[in-house]
Amino acid sequence: MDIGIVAKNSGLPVSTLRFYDEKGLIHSIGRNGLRRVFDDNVLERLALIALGRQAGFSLDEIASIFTDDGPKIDRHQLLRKAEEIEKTIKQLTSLRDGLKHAAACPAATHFECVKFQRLLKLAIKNQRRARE
Amino acid sequence: MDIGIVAKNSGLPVSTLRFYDEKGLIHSIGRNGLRRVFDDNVLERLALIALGRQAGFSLDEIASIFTDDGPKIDRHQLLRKAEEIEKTIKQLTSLRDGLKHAAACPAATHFECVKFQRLLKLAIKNQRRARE
DNA sequence: ATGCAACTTTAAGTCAACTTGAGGTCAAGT
DNA sequence: ACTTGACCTCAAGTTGACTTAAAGTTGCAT
Repeated sequence: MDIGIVAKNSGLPVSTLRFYDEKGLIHSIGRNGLRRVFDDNVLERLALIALGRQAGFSLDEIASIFTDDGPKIDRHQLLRKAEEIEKTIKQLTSLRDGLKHAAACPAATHFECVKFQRLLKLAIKNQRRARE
Repeated sequence: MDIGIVAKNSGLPVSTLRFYDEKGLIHSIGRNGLRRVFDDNVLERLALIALGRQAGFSLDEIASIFTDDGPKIDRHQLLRKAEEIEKTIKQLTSLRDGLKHAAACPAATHFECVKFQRLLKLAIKNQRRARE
């Protein structure tokens, strides 16, 4: 596959694909003249990268999941990530609930609303935790 | 309040507070010599900013929430953010499940594992949907 | 055989949200 | 009165994830 085809099939710009290649997140299986040639499985890999990105992982973190060939099986690391994600989920869930409430709350200003006050306190707590 | 006190009480570095001040997100009520003097209510404001940040608002978006008389919060905008967060939660949930499974999966490489394949397919679907 | 769309490289630019550095001021505690 | 630690400004630097520009090469459809 030419890089343009990969771009079309993955929805990513070619510049991003080259960037990922340079970073070692994906690999071409060779060249046709100058041109990179990719195997079909690069799409699977890109899907995994996309998944990780959307979950908030940095490219470096994602890169560390890939070893020689195929995703690494550091099961302990995977579990730690899973727990991290679990925490994030909980945090986002209360945030979502808070926002939903705020959107529906009848109080004239949100500062008069007890739930909103709680939401603010939660935000401060999260901020403090993030900075440590 | 001196800026250092605000920093201590909010958990933010003074550099960030000056930056927010410059951006117009917070305001000092005056100066003591050179020094900015802040009112207590700046802490409430910072909490609101923290909340906004965590909900995925940019600083510019947050700035537009603060008007001449009190913060005016667009309930519709809140709902949209809540829905965005909802989507992220769903993604994180499948990622978490995928990781948990991967940690326990006996398959030699994850690409041989049916569950992992399902996870990838889901990722690709989400990716595709996000693009359109 | 040739035109050109699609590829190539390298370097620099962009954006948000801060952080850091240099050089200077000053309120307040001893 | 003096010291000093906390403040000040302004400019430049940082990070992550890309994007864009410039200048060159080439596979392939006609």
